[in-house]
Amino acid sequence: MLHEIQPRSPEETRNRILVATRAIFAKKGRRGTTTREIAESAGVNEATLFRHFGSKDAIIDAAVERFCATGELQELAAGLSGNLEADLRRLANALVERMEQVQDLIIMSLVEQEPHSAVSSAAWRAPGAIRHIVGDYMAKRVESGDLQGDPLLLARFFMGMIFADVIGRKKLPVTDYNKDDLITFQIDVFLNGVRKNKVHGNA
Amino acid sequence: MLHEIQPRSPEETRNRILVATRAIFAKKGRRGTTTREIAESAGVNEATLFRHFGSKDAIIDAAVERFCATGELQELAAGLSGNLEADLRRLANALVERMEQVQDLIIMSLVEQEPHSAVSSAAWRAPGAIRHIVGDYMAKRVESGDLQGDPLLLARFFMGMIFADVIGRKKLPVTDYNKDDLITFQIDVFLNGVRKNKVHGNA
DNA sequence: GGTGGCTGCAAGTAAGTACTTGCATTGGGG
DNA sequence: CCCCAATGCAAGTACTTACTTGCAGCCACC
Repeated sequence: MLHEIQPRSPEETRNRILVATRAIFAKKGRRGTTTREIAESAGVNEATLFRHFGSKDAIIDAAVERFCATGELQELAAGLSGNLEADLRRLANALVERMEQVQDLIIMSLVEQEPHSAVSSAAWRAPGAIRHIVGDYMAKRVESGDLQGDPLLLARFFMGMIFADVIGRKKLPVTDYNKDDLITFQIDVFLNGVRKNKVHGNA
Repeated sequence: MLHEIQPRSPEETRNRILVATRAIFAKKGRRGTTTREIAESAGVNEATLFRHFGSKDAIIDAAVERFCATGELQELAAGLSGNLEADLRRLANALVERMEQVQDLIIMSLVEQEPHSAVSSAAWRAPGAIRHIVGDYMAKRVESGDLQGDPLLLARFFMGMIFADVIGRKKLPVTDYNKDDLITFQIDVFLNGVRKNKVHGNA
């Protein structure tokens, strides 16, 4: 009989499973993610899931690990050297873009609290590294006299501001303003708040 | 035979169920909350749950509704009239306290996305109302010339700042600083960033 | 041309879950 | 004193879920 098998490489199969799992897990959480739905969405038989990963939890962990790669911020931070405002804007844009890409996973990681899950550690490894990068930049600017305060707190504040903005746009939306307006406003306040030699805003 | 029944009023039974449900739901989410565990935790037979509420979803909705009461910020805002910094500090403290009390429900509401659930609307009704209160205060201060900018954006920024702080303390903890230090820092930055007639910080 | 790895398929198992039902027990209010 | 509402208890139903198993077809590679 026709078995309708489109032969795929094992790596492609594996990847299809991880992509499908990430989407479902981000929407329904760990307990809400069923192996049946993963299999359907990936266009793969359910038994294949277990042959590849062994258990449902292993699939989810692998998917989160797969989509929480931490690169691409490092080189951005290294390339910064313009004026303070331009740098912060580039940083903010990069952070917003990244947080929007993985915001579903970030939110899920807020919920996961069992130590067994690799989600918490995997999902928060990236933010930790990013805070370090941002903190280093702030430290340089404090040292050069552009900013004041503890670089760690500055980085924390800056990232928290972006985080709240991304989440807020999703849950408590603001009409009358678009995304860029909001980011611009936040950066202005931050700059005005932490800059050492301030210029008065538009009176 | 001894049936070990400690007779309770129906209202007390109902309340025990809601308290237990709130705790379990906050930890495990909707799907992770089982009627069996609710019954055990409430010290009540499982059948009693359904006799009172009819369905598991109804129990959870009632519990969220029960613990998302929105009062007690209104009168606080009405009583504010001191100087700007003191007012913002009182506002911030009240917001922090409230967010800490219901942060588990807030996080869960970030995850809930099915329209059937009353959780999203119930959990975000309070923040919406609070933002309105804070926005009114900001508007008064803008009008009186103490602050500059759109009151709505100011309120959004202020609340997002607190929100990120509470979440951040939980997930990306900062050693070297305690809770009050962090809040003080945030208010300072905010004030410096949005005040119209600024005073230079400690050089 | 065969062989072995990857896969689909169908059926099944064991456990958990929401929810129901019938009955016994209790305490309080008439 | 007695009746009734509220509850406990035990058993059961129908469904879902994670995970397994045995078999058969396909493809690549030797």
